[in-house]
Amino acid sequence: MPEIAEVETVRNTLKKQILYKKVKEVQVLYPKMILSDLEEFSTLLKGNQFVDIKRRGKWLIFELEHHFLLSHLRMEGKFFLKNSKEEILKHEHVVFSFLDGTDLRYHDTRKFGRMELILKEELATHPSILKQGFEPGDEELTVEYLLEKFKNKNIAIKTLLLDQSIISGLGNIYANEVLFASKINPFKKGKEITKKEAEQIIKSAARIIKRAIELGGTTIKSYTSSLGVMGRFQQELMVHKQEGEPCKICGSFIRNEKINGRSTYFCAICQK
DNA sequence: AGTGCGACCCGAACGC
DNA sequence: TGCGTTCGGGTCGCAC
Repeated sequence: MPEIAEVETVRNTLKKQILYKKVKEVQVLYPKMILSDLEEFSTLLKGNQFVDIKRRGKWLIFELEHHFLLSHLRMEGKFFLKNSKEEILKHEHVVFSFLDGTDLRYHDTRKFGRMELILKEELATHPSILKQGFEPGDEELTVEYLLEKFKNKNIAIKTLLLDQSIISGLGNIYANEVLFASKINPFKKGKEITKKEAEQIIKSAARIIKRAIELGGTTIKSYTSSLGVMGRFQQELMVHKQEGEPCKICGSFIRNEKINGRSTYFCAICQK
Protein backbone atom coordinates (compact mmCIF):
# COMPACT_ATOMS: atom_id res chain seq x y z
CA MET A 1 0.00 0.00 0.00
CA PRO A 2 1.69 3.14 -1.10
CA GLU A 3 1.70 5.66 1.72
CA ILE A 4 3.52 8.96 1.91
CA ALA A 5 7.03 7.43 1.88
CA GLU A 6 6.24 5.17 -1.06
CA VAL A 7 4.59 7.96 -3.04
CA GLU A 8 7.61 10.16 -2.37
CA THR A 9 9.86 7.37 -3.64
CA VAL A 10 7.78 7.03 -6.79
CA ARG A 11 7.92 10.80 -7.27
CA ASN A 12 11.70 10.90 -6.97
CA THR A 13 12.13 7.95 -9.30
CA LEU A 14 9.76 9.25 -11.96
CA LYS A 15 11.32 12.70 -11.90
CA LYS A 16 14.53 11.12 -13.13
CA GLN A 17 12.70 9.16 -15.80
CA ILE A 18 10.03 11.17 -17.54
CA LEU A 19 10.51 14.95 -17.24
CA TYR A 20 10.41 16.88 -20.53
CA LYS A 21 9.57 13.85 -22.63
CA LYS A 22 6.94 14.65 -25.25
CA VAL A 23 3.75 12.63 -24.99
CA LYS A 24 2.92 11.06 -28.33
CA GLU A 25 -0.18 9.13 -27.40
CA VAL A 26 -2.29 8.13 -24.41
CA GLN A 27 -4.17 4.87 -24.12
CA VAL A 28 -6.76 4.38 -21.42
CA LEU A 29 -7.64 0.72 -21.13
CA TYR A 30 -9.84 1.07 -18.06
CA PRO A 31 -11.91 4.26 -18.47
CA LYS A 32 -13.30 4.28 -14.91
CA MET A 33 -9.82 5.07 -13.71
CA ILE A 34 -9.97 8.53 -15.28
CA LEU A 35 -12.23 10.99 -13.50
CA SER A 36 -11.90 13.67 -16.18
CA ASP A 37 -13.61 13.63 -19.54
CA LEU A 38 -11.82 10.84 -21.39
CA GLU A 39 -11.60 12.59 -24.74
CA GLU A 40 -10.24 15.74 -23.13
CA PHE A 41 -7.79 13.72 -21.06
CA SER A 42 -6.09 12.24 -24.11
CA THR A 43 -6.28 15.39 -26.21
CA LEU A 44 -4.73 17.63 -23.58
CA LEU A 45 -1.92 15.22 -22.83
CA LYS A 46 -0.96 14.60 -26.42
CA GLY A 47 1.99 16.79 -27.42
CA ASN A 48 2.37 17.92 -23.84
CA GLN A 49 5.20 17.18 -21.40
CA PHE A 50 5.63 16.71 -17.68
CA VAL A 51 7.76 19.55 -16.33
CA ASP A 52 7.70 18.61 -12.65
CA ILE A 53 6.19 16.09 -10.25
CA LYS A 54 4.88 17.26 -6.91
CA ARG A 55 3.13 15.47 -4.10
CA ARG A 56 0.49 16.27 -1.51
CA GLY A 57 -0.05 13.52 1.06
CA LYS A 58 -0.53 10.36 -0.99
CA TRP A 59 -1.46 12.30 -4.13
CA LEU A 60 1.02 12.52 -6.96
CA ILE A 61 0.74 15.78 -8.87
CA PHE A 62 2.25 15.71 -12.36
CA GLU A 63 2.80 19.21 -13.64
CA LEU A 64 2.16 19.94 -17.32
CA GLU A 65 2.21 23.25 -19.16
CA HIS A 66 -1.21 24.47 -18.02
CA HIS A 67 -2.57 21.47 -16.16
CA PHE A 68 -1.93 19.14 -13.29
CA LEU A 69 -2.47 15.42 -13.58
CA LEU A 70 -3.53 14.14 -10.17
CA SER A 71 -2.86 10.49 -9.48
CA HIS A 72 -3.75 8.46 -6.41
CA LEU A 73 -2.25 4.98 -6.28
CA ARG A 74 -4.65 3.76 -3.58
CA MET A 75 -3.51 0.25 -2.66
CA GLU A 76 -1.66 -1.24 -5.56
CA GLY A 77 -1.01 1.44 -8.13
CA LYS A 78 2.49 1.50 -9.65
CA PHE A 79 4.17 3.32 -12.49
CA PHE A 80 6.64 1.61 -14.76
CA LEU A 81 8.82 2.99 -17.53
CA LYS A 82 8.99 0.51 -20.38
CA ASN A 83 9.91 0.22 -24.00
CA SER A 84 6.78 0.91 -26.08
CA LYS A 85 7.34 -2.32 -27.96
CA GLU A 86 6.69 -4.44 -24.89
CA GLU A 87 3.28 -6.02 -24.80
CA ILE A 88 0.72 -4.32 -22.62
CA LEU A 89 -0.01 -6.41 -19.56
CA LYS A 90 -3.39 -7.29 -18.13
CA HIS A 91 -3.12 -4.86 -15.25
CA GLU A 92 -1.64 -1.93 -17.15
CA HIS A 93 -4.59 0.43 -17.40
CA VAL A 94 -3.15 3.74 -18.60
CA VAL A 95 -0.27 4.02 -21.04
CA PHE A 96 1.51 7.30 -21.81
CA SER A 97 3.70 6.79 -24.89
CA PHE A 98 6.55 9.25 -25.40
CA LEU A 99 8.18 10.29 -28.65
CA ASP A 100 11.44 8.63 -27.61
CA GLY A 101 9.94 5.14 -27.80
CA THR A 102 9.31 4.65 -24.09
CA ASP A 103 6.05 4.33 -22.18
CA LEU A 104 5.01 5.40 -18.73
CA ARG A 105 2.57 2.69 -17.73
CA TYR A 106 0.16 2.74 -14.82
CA HIS A 107 -0.28 -0.73 -13.37
CA ASP A 108 -2.98 -1.46 -10.80
CA THR A 109 -4.09 -5.00 -9.99
CA ARG A 110 -7.20 -3.96 -8.14
CA LYS A 111 -8.15 -0.98 -10.27
CA PHE A 112 -8.60 1.22 -7.20
CA GLY A 113 -6.31 4.04 -8.30
CA ARG A 114 -7.66 7.19 -9.92
CA MET A 115 -6.34 9.96 -12.17
CA GLU A 116 -7.73 13.37 -12.94
CA LEU A 117 -6.55 16.15 -15.20
CA ILE A 118 -7.27 19.63 -13.89
CA LEU A 119 -6.36 23.22 -14.74
CA LYS A 120 -3.53 24.58 -12.62
CA GLU A 121 -5.78 27.09 -10.89
CA GLU A 122 -8.15 24.31 -9.85
CA LEU A 123 -5.56 22.60 -7.64
CA ALA A 124 -6.00 24.79 -4.58
CA THR A 125 -9.75 24.19 -4.53
CA HIS A 126 -9.77 20.53 -5.52
CA PRO A 127 -11.74 18.73 -2.77
CA SER A 128 -9.25 15.86 -2.35
CA ILE A 129 -6.28 18.21 -2.14
CA LEU A 130 -8.11 20.78 -0.07
CA LYS A 131 -8.99 18.35 2.68
CA GLN A 132 -5.41 17.19 3.33
CA GLY A 133 -4.08 18.01 6.78
CA PHE A 134 -0.47 18.74 7.63
CA GLU A 135 2.18 16.17 6.82
CA PRO A 136 4.63 14.44 9.18
CA GLY A 137 7.61 16.76 9.47
CA ASP A 138 5.59 19.92 8.72
CA GLU A 139 6.24 22.74 11.17
CA GLU A 140 2.51 23.39 11.35
CA LEU A 141 1.88 19.90 12.70
CA THR A 142 1.88 21.00 16.34
CA VAL A 143 0.57 19.62 19.62
CA GLU A 144 -2.10 22.34 19.71
CA TYR A 145 -3.25 21.45 16.19
CA LEU A 146 -3.48 17.74 16.95
CA LEU A 147 -5.24 18.15 20.29
CA GLU A 148 -7.77 20.42 18.63
CA LYS A 149 -8.45 17.74 16.01
CA PHE A 150 -8.62 14.94 18.59
CA LYS A 151 -10.86 16.92 20.94
CA ASN A 152 -14.29 15.33 21.49
CA LYS A 153 -13.39 12.42 19.24
CA ASN A 154 -14.84 9.17 20.51
CA ILE A 155 -13.03 7.10 17.94
CA ALA A 156 -9.79 5.16 18.23
CA ILE A 157 -6.54 7.08 17.77
CA LYS A 158 -5.58 4.46 15.15
CA THR A 159 -8.55 5.50 13.03
CA LEU A 160 -7.74 9.19 13.54
CA LEU A 161 -4.18 8.68 12.29
CA LEU A 162 -5.65 7.31 9.06
CA ASP A 163 -7.81 10.42 8.61
CA GLN A 164 -6.04 12.37 5.86
CA SER A 165 -7.66 15.63 6.94
CA ILE A 166 -5.79 15.46 10.26
CA ILE A 167 -2.38 14.12 9.26
CA SER A 168 -1.83 13.75 5.54
CA GLY A 169 -0.01 10.73 4.23
CA LEU A 170 -0.22 8.04 6.88
CA GLY A 171 -1.71 4.68 5.93
CA ASN A 172 -2.07 1.45 7.84
CA ILE A 173 1.64 0.60 7.97
CA TYR A 174 2.90 3.88 9.37
CA ALA A 175 -0.13 4.44 11.61
CA ASN A 176 0.72 1.15 13.32
CA GLU A 177 4.42 2.00 13.51
CA VAL A 178 3.84 5.53 14.82
CA LEU A 179 1.58 4.30 17.62
CA PHE A 180 4.11 1.67 18.66
CA ALA A 181 6.93 4.21 18.68
CA SER A 182 4.73 6.57 20.68
CA LYS A 183 3.76 3.82 23.17
CA ILE A 184 0.08 4.54 22.66
CA ASN A 185 -2.60 1.86 22.65
CA PRO A 186 -4.32 2.01 19.23
CA PHE A 187 -7.76 1.63 20.84
CA LYS A 188 -7.33 4.75 22.95
CA LYS A 189 -9.93 7.37 22.08
CA GLY A 190 -8.92 10.61 20.44
CA LYS A 191 -10.26 12.76 23.26
CA GLU A 192 -8.10 10.86 25.76
CA ILE A 193 -4.83 11.62 24.00
CA THR A 194 -2.60 13.74 26.23
CA LYS A 195 -0.31 16.59 25.31
CA LYS A 196 2.68 14.35 25.89
CA GLU A 197 1.23 11.65 23.63
CA ALA A 198 0.45 14.14 20.86
CA GLU A 199 4.05 15.29 21.10
CA GLN A 200 5.19 11.68 20.72
CA ILE A 201 2.98 11.17 17.67
CA ILE A 202 4.45 14.26 16.00
CA LYS A 203 8.05 13.26 16.73
CA SER A 204 7.62 9.59 15.84
CA ALA A 205 5.72 10.31 12.62
CA ALA A 206 8.38 12.76 11.41
CA ARG A 207 11.22 10.40 12.28
CA ILE A 208 9.59 7.27 10.84
CA ILE A 209 8.51 8.89 7.58
CA LYS A 210 11.93 10.51 7.11
CA ARG A 211 13.62 7.18 7.67
CA ALA A 212 11.19 5.32 5.40
CA ILE A 213 11.80 7.81 2.58
CA GLU A 214 15.56 7.38 3.01
CA LEU A 215 15.09 3.64 2.63
CA GLY A 216 12.79 3.92 -0.37
CA GLY A 217 9.61 3.00 1.48
CA THR A 218 8.32 -0.34 2.65
CA THR A 219 7.63 -3.27 0.38
CA ILE A 220 4.50 -5.05 1.40
CA LYS A 221 3.45 -7.70 -1.08
CA SER A 222 1.79 -5.31 -3.49
CA TYR A 223 4.25 -2.49 -3.60
CA THR A 224 7.48 -1.84 -5.45
CA SER A 225 8.68 1.55 -6.59
CA SER A 226 8.62 2.28 -10.28
CA LEU A 227 12.14 0.95 -10.65
CA GLY A 228 11.07 -2.30 -9.07
CA VAL A 229 13.45 -1.69 -6.18
CA MET A 230 12.39 -3.16 -2.89
CA GLY A 231 11.76 -0.58 -0.17
CA ARG A 232 14.14 -1.34 2.63
CA PHE A 233 12.00 0.06 5.45
CA GLN A 234 10.47 -3.41 5.50
CA GLN A 235 13.40 -4.51 7.66
CA GLU A 236 12.71 -1.83 10.25
CA LEU A 237 9.05 -2.59 10.89
CA MET A 238 8.44 -3.04 14.60
CA VAL A 239 4.82 -4.20 14.59
CA HIS A 240 3.22 -4.04 11.15
CA LYS A 241 2.62 -7.58 9.82
CA GLN A 242 4.60 -8.91 12.79
CA GLU A 243 1.69 -10.78 14.35
CA GLY A 244 2.89 -13.56 16.67
CA GLU A 245 6.49 -12.32 16.57
CA PRO A 246 8.12 -11.20 19.81
CA CYS A 247 8.04 -7.47 20.48
CA LYS A 248 11.54 -6.09 19.87
CA ILE A 249 11.29 -4.09 23.10
CA CYS A 250 9.63 -6.40 25.66
CA GLY A 251 9.44 -9.80 23.97
CA SER A 252 5.70 -10.32 24.34
CA PHE A 253 3.80 -11.35 21.22
CA ILE A 254 2.65 -8.72 18.75
CA ARG A 255 -1.10 -8.82 18.34
CA ASN A 256 -3.34 -8.14 15.36
CA GLU A 257 -6.84 -6.86 16.03
CA LYS A 258 -9.29 -5.06 13.83
CA ILE A 259 -10.07 -1.42 14.48
CA ASN A 260 -12.80 -0.03 12.28
CA GLY A 261 -12.31 -3.02 9.99
CA ARG A 262 -8.57 -2.44 9.56
CA SER A 263 -5.78 -4.75 10.73
CA THR A 264 -4.04 -3.14 13.68
CA TYR A 265 -0.72 -4.50 14.91
CA PHE A 266 0.48 -3.57 18.38
CA CYS A 267 2.22 -4.69 21.55
CA ALA A 268 -0.28 -4.80 24.39
CA ILE A 269 2.51 -4.46 26.97
CA CYS A 270 4.43 -1.54 25.44
CA GLN A 271 1.30 0.27 24.27
CA LYS A 272 -0.82 0.71 27.40
C1' DA B 1 -21.60 17.08 13.40
C1' DG B 2 -19.80 12.79 14.41
C1' DT B 3 -19.60 8.07 13.40
C1' DG B 4 -19.97 3.64 11.02
C1' DC B 5 -20.16 0.97 7.12
C1' DG B 6 -20.80 -0.71 2.30
C1' DA B 7 -18.95 -0.22 -2.37
C1' DC B 8 -15.31 -0.30 -5.35
C1' DC B 9 -11.75 -4.38 -7.11
C1' DC B 10 -9.47 -8.97 -7.71
C1' DG B 11 -5.51 -12.05 -6.28
C1' DA B 12 -4.35 -14.64 -2.40
C1' DA B 13 -5.56 -17.31 1.27
C1' DC B 14 -8.59 -20.29 3.18
C1' DG B 15 -12.11 -24.12 3.87
C1' DC B 16 -13.72 -28.29 2.53
C1' DT C 1 -5.15 -28.03 -13.33
C1' DG C 2 -10.09 -28.12 -7.36
C1' DC C 3 -13.58 -25.01 -6.52
C1' DG C 4 -16.28 -21.70 -4.00
C1' DT C 5 -15.84 -18.22 -0.35
C1' DT C 6 -13.63 -14.74 2.33
C1' DC C 7 -10.41 -11.14 3.05
C1' DG C 8 -8.06 -6.75 2.64
C1' DG C 9 -7.40 -1.85 2.24
C1' DG C 10 -7.81 4.07 0.86
C1' DT C 11 -11.35 6.83 -0.02
C1' DC C 12 -15.95 8.25 -0.91
C1' DG C 13 -20.76 8.54 -0.19
C1' DC C 14 -24.60 7.54 2.34
C1' DA C 15 -27.33 6.35 6.54
C1' DC C 16 -28.33 7.33 11.11
